[in-house]
Amino acid sequence: MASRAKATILDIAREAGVSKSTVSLVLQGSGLIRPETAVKVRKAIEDVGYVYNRGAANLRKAHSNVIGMVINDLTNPFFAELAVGMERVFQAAGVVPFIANTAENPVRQEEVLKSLMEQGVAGLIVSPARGTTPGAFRRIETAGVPIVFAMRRLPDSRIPVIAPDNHRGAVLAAEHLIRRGHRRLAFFGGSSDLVVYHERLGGFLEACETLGIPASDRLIVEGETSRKGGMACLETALATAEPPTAALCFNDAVAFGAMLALRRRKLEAGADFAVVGFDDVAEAEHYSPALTSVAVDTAGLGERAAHVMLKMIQSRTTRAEDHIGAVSLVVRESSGPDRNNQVGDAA
Amino acid sequence: MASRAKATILDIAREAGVSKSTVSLVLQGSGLIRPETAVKVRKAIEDVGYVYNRGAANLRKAHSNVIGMVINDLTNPFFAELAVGMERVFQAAGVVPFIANTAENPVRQEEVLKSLMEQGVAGLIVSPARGTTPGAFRRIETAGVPIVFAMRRLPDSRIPVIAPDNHRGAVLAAEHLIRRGHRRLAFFGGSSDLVVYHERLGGFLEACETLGIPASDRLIVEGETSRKGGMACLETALATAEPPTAALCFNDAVAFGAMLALRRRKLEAGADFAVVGFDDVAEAEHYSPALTSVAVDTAGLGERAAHVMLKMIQSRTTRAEDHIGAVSLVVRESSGPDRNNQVGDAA
DNA sequence: TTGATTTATTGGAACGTTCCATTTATAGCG
DNA sequence: CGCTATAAATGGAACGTTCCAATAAATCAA
Repeated sequence: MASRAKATILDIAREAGVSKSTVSLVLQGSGLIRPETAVKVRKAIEDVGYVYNRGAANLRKAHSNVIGMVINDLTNPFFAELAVGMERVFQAAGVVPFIANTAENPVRQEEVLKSLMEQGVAGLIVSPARGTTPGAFRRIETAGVPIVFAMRRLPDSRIPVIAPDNHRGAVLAAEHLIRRGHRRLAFFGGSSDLVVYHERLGGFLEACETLGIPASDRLIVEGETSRKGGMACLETALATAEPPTAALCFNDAVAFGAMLALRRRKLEAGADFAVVGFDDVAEAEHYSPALTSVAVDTAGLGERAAHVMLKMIQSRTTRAEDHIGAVSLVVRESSGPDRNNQVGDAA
Repeated sequence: MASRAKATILDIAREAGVSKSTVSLVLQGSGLIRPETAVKVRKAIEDVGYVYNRGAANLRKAHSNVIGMVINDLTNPFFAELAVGMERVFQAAGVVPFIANTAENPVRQEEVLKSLMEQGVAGLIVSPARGTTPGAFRRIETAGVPIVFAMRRLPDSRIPVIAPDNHRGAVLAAEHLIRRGHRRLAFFGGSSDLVVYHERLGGFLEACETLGIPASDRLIVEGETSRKGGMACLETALATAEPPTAALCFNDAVAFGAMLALRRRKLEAGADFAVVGFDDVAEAEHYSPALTSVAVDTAGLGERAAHVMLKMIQSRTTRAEDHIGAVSLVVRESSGPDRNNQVGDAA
């Protein structure tokens, strides 16, 4: 049953009594071969348990059908949702995306990119790891392989980016908190080596300026972008002389962490301290209390990124427009009014 | 800068003034070449922006360094944790795992497996999609590519399986509930087309038998293995004439759903209805109330699966022992005693 | 010195495909 | 019937590696 050596198109050719070229044509679904011949060949393929060798084919074709998705943290459901969005459109296009995880480690990322390139990918969709060096993608660019960044960007690179409107999202969220009467605001989590951090923090600060929250009433606490980081941020904030009454969090994981820390202190998010997240992962709606968050249409961004990639491959270009996705604030329970300073905007 | 056609070892050879064989040797880190020659070659490699063509190499070597991980639901954090465990050991072994998602769709799974095979993977770690047909892996087996199943198994296949002790986990959980005084128990979620379902349900039923819960006091509600499914299960259960007071859930997602449905009814998990989950995902500990769950050491199972795979590849076999991982019950807040039937075991 | 041994390097034949240029078979037409 | 036009099938030269067998250069033993 299991043939000793693996079968090649020559074995099929012999089995079916045709030439290897004919087999190749059948494999490619060419209309040039007589239907009955095709049937005969396909039967032979089945009989010998043939598996197509794409490596050999690519040697001639130089056009593979695999796309690499390099993701910095698979355990963050946010990125899993992104991946799912991309897969939907790739599947429809007959392209197989291979996902690789870098675990937020630039060295690992280097290895993963190298391996993907050696495999001959047609394109790369990357959410770069924190601390990626500016030149990390130069090799790939000069090799002419299209890249698009998803969600994150690098300080000054000309690689197209698909990302939500972080600035606007943060403005919306901060305005919401201020309208609810909060006057002492914090920004929790994230660190300044991420471009996204500056965008979100920038929106937060802009809203504060516009609506008259002085710098002395703003608290910025950097921290890990995880539950743990969020817990730490909250502790730090409450330990200050005049603690804030509300916080915009870098992302939902940080927000969940902050809410957990509140609960540990017997405080309730929403009633005692307002928390707003960013990304609106599926879990936000199901949390208790439900988390107010900036929705970024994650799967939609994934689809968009995939489309852009497909177009780049098709038109053999390495350039494309950036795409900034619309955002919206989803108000839930976690962002109640300041109890000492009630001012309308009660939704 | 970007050379027109992509560079090959011949270009490097010319650049460095050596033969292609020498370049090949350098690429493989052979000790046969003179150090200064190696340096010269490596410089040339850098200069021409060479990228190794693994497809061409595999044509001769027939031993690739990529392993495919086929996962049925990436958005379930449980599988992401599994993937992370595997990656740890593969990275150390210099192997690059490519992850592909089947979204619980056997057709998609077929495509993904085909593509991975064509890519010439050295092995496959698979968590099969629900509804996978028995013969789905025959082709791969006869091709001699090692497979290991992770977490899930197929009804009667001789492919090695790495999975937790589902039966024992369910026994532990059910015993716990019964000792807490519950007398009307339910099993929530999952469906009988999954082998895992029978294992977990079997453990539940066995514990009921042993500890004297009659069949009339047991309720089994099948359902989707998601939050949504869990919510539906709870509603169904509470609508019965004599509703249960506790439920063991097929997995944590179902448990989270059940808890959410309780909250919607202004009931509290733990106090009004006991809920136990399965898998103990990271979130379980941080939920409110914290979820009692069967811990399966997900990342550990991932590591084990990767090790088994590595060994199979090395020893060129397609056989290996099953590995059933130890489980333990982590008691938290969601599984309080039956309020009408208090009987010790208060931890 | 000569031959044997070791150390570095090299040419060439694979590997399994694709695709161009041909060849062969089939049909159409006057 | 011969001729052309069309359809179907084919051989062979790539593609970029690896690896064996062979060569060339350097070292050693006697």
